[in-house]
Parts: sequence; C-alpha cells; structure tokens
Amino acid sequence: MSLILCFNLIIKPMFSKACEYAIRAAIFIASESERGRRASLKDIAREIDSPEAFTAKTLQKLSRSGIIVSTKGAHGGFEVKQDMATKIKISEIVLAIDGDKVYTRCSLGLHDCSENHPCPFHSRFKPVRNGLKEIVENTSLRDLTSGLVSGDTFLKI
Amino acid sequence: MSLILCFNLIIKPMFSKACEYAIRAAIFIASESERGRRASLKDIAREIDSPEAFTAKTLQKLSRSGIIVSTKGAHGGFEVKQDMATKIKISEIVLAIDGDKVYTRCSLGLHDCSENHPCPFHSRFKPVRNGLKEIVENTSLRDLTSGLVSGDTFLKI
DNA sequence: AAAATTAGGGACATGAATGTCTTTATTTTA
DNA sequence: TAAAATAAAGACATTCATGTCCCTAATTTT
Ligand code: FES
Ligand code: FES
Repeated sequence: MSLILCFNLIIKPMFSKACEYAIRAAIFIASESERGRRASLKDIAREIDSPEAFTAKTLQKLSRSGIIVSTKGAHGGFEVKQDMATKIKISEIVLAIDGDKVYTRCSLGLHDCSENHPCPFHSRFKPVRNGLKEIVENTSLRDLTSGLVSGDTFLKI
Repeated sequence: MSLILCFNLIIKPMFSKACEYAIRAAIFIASESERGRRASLKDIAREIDSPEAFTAKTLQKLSRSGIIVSTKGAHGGFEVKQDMATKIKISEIVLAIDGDKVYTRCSLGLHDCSENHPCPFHSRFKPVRNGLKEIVENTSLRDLTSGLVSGDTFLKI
C-alpha cells in the first residue's frame, strides 16, 4: 500500500506548454533587453530549448498583448521595454497565452467553483490556490529575470 | 493594461479528467459503502455526472490498485471496504490513475525540478507545491466523504 | 438451465494541444 | 534596386487525452 509522493504528477500540467515557453521566452527576452540587445526567434528557441515555429506562435500573442515588442528585418527581434519589465506580472503572460475567459475552475471538475456549492475538495484546495494566485499576480517579469542575469537560475535543461 | 485575476486559468488542468472522475467516483462509492450499498457503474455515472464508458476505465484502474472492490453480476457494483476509507489518501487515487512514473516536474518545463539547477520560478513555486503535496497526502477518502454524507459538499453541477 | 445484470477489456472515434511547413510582409544591408 | 534577415500568418501534421462501442466474463435471479 505504498503511497509516497505523486504530488508532481498532480501538478504536472500546471502551465500549458505554450505558457511555459512564453514565460521562459519573456524572461530571456527581458534579460537581453537589459543588455540593450534584441533577441531573435532563433536565439530564443536555442536559449530556452523550445521548438522554434511553435514558440513563434506564443511570441506573436505576447506581442499582440503588448508584453513584448517585435521588430522585423535584419537586427530585428523581440524586446521588453525597460520600464515594462517591472510592471508586467506573470499572470499577464498567462492571460495573454491562454486567453481571457475568466471563470472559476473547480479542482474536481464541477461546473463552477463556489462557496455555495462546493465540491468535497474545495475547502482544502482553496488556500493553496489563493497562495498561487498571490504569487503569479505579484511576481514581475523583472523579478524572474534578475536570477537569470546573476546566474542563479536557468531556462533550459 | 488590465491584468486582474487569471489564476483559475493557470491551474485549470490541475487534475486530469480521468483523475477528477476517479476522485469523485471514489467519494460517491465510499459514501454508498458507508450505507451498506454497492454502487453500480450506472449509478456512479449518474451521481457524479460523468461519461459512463470513460468512467468505467478509471474504475478499473482503481479496482486493480485495490482502492475499490468490484463485484460482477446482479446487485454487483463497486464498494470501498470500511477500514480502507480512512487509510486511502487522495494521493493514492491520483497515483493509480496517472501511473507511477515518479519524477520531478518543473513549473516552467525544465527537464527536472532541482535545487541545483532551478528555473526562475522555482523558489516561489516550491512552497505552494509543498502545501498542495501536504494536502493530497494527508487527506483521506473518508475525509472527503463525510461532507458529502452530511450534505455540505457536492459531486456534480 | 436460461435469462438478466453487472463489470472487464479491446478497438475505434473525436477533439484539443502541440508541433511543422510554406508563404508573405517588413526592414536593413549591400 | 536587389538581396538578406527577420517576424507574421495560415495550412497542415502529429500526439495525446478524452470519449464511445461492442463483445466477453462472471454472478445472480428465475
Ligand atoms: S468547488 Fe471544487 S474547488 Fe471549489
Ligand atoms: S526547477 Fe522549475 S519549479 Fe523547480
């Protein structure tokens, strides 16, 4: 009757692949922007180890959302405007990729998550969810970029 | 530049559909077992509002894992043995459905989540993950069944 | 013994997420 | 002006989770 961990399986698809690439790409782009360089799609895909064409799609969404700025042509690429890095929250990146359908998702798949009609897992799940909510809404792109620049965190492997 | 919530989108697929059905089904089966009744597949699918054939698959896995016991024939169905309800943790149900590949999943999709090679989100993500881990490993099937029996929680709609 | 009722299991179908390819548009460089 | 470099966009391909169908096995009821 060995139970043991398994937690990682539960939270396995926390972000979609598209979202993972978007966040990692945004962090890399922001770090390059700090050094005054634009990042090309090819650079990005190499540095975050992601499929190039698929990553391009997510970058287009970030661009349309105004989170990053794209420039065509030689020496073009993607950048994050300096004053934006601290303003952009991780929640905004997720919103840009997964769309703006704001609804309340129940952990056990009920139609809506609500206090009036809670599933059996609701009361235990809610505090964890709120904790995560706090984090994604209060962490800026700049917050995540700084560790990368200092070499303490990584974007691939 | 409206950001606002979006958190629910992030955690959208916390459990797979199969896992959601499995947990909800197990809760219902356990509640029926407390009353001395077996639950048939048809009953279960109706009570948790899930696709019957698909739910059958997940019940087979729970059965093979020894979490529930199945009986064929008239007045057969599924049951949870009384002393088991308090022993079974939610983590075991998830393990039974999603398999036993125990690995460490990084929130940003790096190959492994580790302290030595952390992604930029690691330090913020880890406490939330640990909180959730605590909960799924320490919540028993019985814990979730009691609210259903008392009418305080729900399994559908 | 026959019929009815239940779960088990394999094959197939569908849909969504992921990923690829090709062409077009824009800008810079030569 | 021509060529090269880059992103944008649409069509297509693949994979995987989800879901359905149909037949089989086991048990109980008649
Ligand atoms: S009702 Fe299920 S998590 Fe809130
Ligand atoms: S390395 Fe990314 S969450 Fe731990």
